[in-house]
Amino acid sequence: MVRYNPKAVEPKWRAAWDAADAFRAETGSGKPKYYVLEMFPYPSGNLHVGHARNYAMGDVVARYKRAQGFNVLHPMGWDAFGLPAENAAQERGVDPTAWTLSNIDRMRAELKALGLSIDWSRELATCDPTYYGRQQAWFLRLMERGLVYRKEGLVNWDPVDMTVLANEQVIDGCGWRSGAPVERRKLTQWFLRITDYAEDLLEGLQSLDRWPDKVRLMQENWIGKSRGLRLDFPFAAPQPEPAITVYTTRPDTLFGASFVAVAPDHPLAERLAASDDRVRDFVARCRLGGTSEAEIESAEKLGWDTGLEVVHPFDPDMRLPVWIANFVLMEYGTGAIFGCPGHDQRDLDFARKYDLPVTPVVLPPTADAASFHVKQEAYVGPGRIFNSRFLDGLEIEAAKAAAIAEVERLGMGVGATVYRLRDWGVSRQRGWGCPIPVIHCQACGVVPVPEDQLPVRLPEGMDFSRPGNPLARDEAWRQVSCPKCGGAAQRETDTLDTFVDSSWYFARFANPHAAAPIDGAAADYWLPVDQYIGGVEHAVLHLLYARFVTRALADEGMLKVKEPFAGLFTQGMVTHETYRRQNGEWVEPGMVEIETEGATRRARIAETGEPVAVGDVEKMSKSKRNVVAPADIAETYGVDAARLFVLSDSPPERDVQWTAAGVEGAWRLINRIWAEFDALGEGAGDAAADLELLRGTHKAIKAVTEAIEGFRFNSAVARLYEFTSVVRTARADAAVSDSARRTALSALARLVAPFAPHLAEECWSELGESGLVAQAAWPSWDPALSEDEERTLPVQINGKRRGEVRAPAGASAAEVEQIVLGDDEIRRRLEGLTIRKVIVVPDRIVNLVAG
RNA sequence: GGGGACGUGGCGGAACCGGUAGACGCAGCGGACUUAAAAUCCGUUGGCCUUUGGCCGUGAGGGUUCGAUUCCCUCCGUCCCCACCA
Repeated sequence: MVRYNPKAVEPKWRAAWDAADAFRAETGSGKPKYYVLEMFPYPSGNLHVGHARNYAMGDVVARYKRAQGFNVLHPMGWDAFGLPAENAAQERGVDPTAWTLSNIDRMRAELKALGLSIDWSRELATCDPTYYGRQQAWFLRLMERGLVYRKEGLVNWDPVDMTVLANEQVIDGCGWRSGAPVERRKLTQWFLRITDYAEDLLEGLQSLDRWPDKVRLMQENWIGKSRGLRLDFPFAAPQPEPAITVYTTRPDTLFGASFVAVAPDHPLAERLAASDDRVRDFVARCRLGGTSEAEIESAEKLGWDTGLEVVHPFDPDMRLPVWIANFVLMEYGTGAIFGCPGHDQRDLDFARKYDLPVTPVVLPPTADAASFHVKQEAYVGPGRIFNSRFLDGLEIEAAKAAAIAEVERLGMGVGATVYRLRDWGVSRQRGWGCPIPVIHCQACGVVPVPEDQLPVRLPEGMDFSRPGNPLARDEAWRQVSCPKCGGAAQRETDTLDTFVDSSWYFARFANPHAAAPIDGAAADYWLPVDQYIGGVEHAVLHLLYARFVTRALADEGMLKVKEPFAGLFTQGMVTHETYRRQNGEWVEPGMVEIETEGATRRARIAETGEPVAVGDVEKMSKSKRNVVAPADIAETYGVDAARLFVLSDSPPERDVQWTAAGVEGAWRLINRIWAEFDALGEGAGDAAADLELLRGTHKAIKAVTEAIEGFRFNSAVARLYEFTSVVRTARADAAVSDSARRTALSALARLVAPFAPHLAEECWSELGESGLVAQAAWPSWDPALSEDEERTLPVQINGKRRGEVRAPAGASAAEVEQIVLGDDEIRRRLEGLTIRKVIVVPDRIVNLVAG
């Protein structure tokens, strides 16, 4: 027997695929198209097994669909702008372009070594001017459409990364990347009008039936649609403005209003602050508080009584005081609320602190109107309205409708839908990004860079030695003449958020060499992506932006689809145990030797024998040093073993724990499979044994096919183990004919191909098959052979298993009943009992109800 | 505070539409081969009992059903998302 040697076999087949150009996708072909895409990586320089799992999943789908006869597009690119390059530039003085491109070279080689069936002719990198230049082109077209605007406003400023963050990038009040507490700063920023598409983005979720419910729900919550009422509270005494406009989702509780409050950055508060130092101090104090979970939980309600009064819209005699309150947010609704302490906990906390009246207006179903009081907890449950004149007696929903109708009749407000979603701030004060292609001219204002002057390239040799934006201090780059008037002008120095780069790359893959940003015909052919695969951490950010940009480009006539990703799969991460020395230092798994003694495991450093503590299983990270590189595994077991293992054991959507024992298991399977192909040409042939092997083969084809279709790759691998055993047992125990074995092995090679493609090619060639298994058709199964002819049916008596009978497949209930009642064992069990009911589930189970 | 998911052997997990719970792998145990070890192969492995048989068992408790890991209710635990969003 020849031991399988991946180090020799694997490169040979990768060369064969290259020579045959086996994975090139031809746009337009007689075959149905299938576009499978994994979220493109950031070229950090290191490929770890987490990447390997992600791309292996996509590769299983790609290879399977190709075998099924689809014209498959499976491309790869690089999300190449981003902070790590700038950090490297700052720390080591390297050029970010050179650093990024060399990382790409290294990672491309590592990815290629995984044997992925990728069409490398379509490779793209977002830091390439041929890519970001096209991005600038469509950005300017969206600008013409009015989807791009500048505004001055409070922005989330990351003091460590020295840039602005989108709301989506602020997590618990800290920068998503730096983890530093975010500051609020006033800056003029570029925005994309994603809110124009709020309703469409929400509605579109309905059609995404091949997306995880979880992701759709997260996007739904993020868009955060709420129906309510926008209404005016006129000032009791004349003010520069006539009224305060508030937004509420509880118009039914209007008669419970006891104050009106505005946000500290509301125009009214700012006006008052301008003329009153005490107000200015109060507003400043409101801005101090952090936004972390703990701080919000314990944050004290702060209020400032302005002394102003407004009139209740339903009764000119009712006056409400106007407060400035720290818990009112300028960004949501109108930045002003009416407080109804009886039925809102925050309003109640505020009212108790500042001694404002609490009037309950919703009566719980079981409560009594005379005795019901709100104490320390606001009542937010169902009930009937009381203390509310014309609304009295109505249920909450009916009261909302009646109140809205009345406000509208009075002309004091209008029913309104509000979204939590805010416009997408895309300005970043960074050098390593796509320049925003506009020029600021004193005379002409903001002037778009003419299309024939695109791309606006980043300058060579940017100076990253100091923090801040190198573009802003590169005068040679910045000073230009105005395209309109020819006068002196300056380039915009902000660059685009990297999420803009990743919001359309899937469309560029349709034809990455086109002169236009998007080759319409190619995109119409390939889009939408049939199967998109990536981490759930992108559930709102990337996936929402991509859906928005796709819509905007569709409205611009550049795309035909509205939804970029028809199918989405969110895969889990690869985790690993962590190891620490006594002094707390993390130790790499490669240096650790594990010793098992009975049920206990001991870990120590292999070279020195120093014991190390085995810590938690965690996401692979450089800081904990628990990263495993595919290259190290390939050295010992080959990449097929690594691919096989990361897909086995755990369901793809869940995390999988990398273990040395697990890879060894996969390695054993590879050798077992190879051993079968290495033992051809034996066996004389026995009809019964041949038929059994044939049945095993068809069962396996069916099981593996269905598991792949259902994204249950772990189950698919389990079925491969099983089928391998079937083939081996048939050879060892029975006289199986050579032709029956060849049929089984031909199927096995093709079933293995999506998971361990190099092994499959070697097996295919050993069988003497012509061509590549990568281009062979997927095996099909015969339903007559994938099911047993005779079934063993368990027989239950009163729900307890009491025996079993054998019956032909598809036997009717009556036939099965006859068999069961004729069975000696069952008859013995039924002695002294009367059968009351017989339930037969054909081909499944029999249950006798007897007493 | 709001929303969601999950909980099955020593471990990762399987069980498709309510129909034999524990597939497959890891670890363990026993054996074969070997001078020996590794590798490989074969067998075995949920718990308990009075063991040709029986009882219990899918976080806990209840319910629906001939039948529940699966559906419903309550509780406990873990994880994820959102969050002073009116």
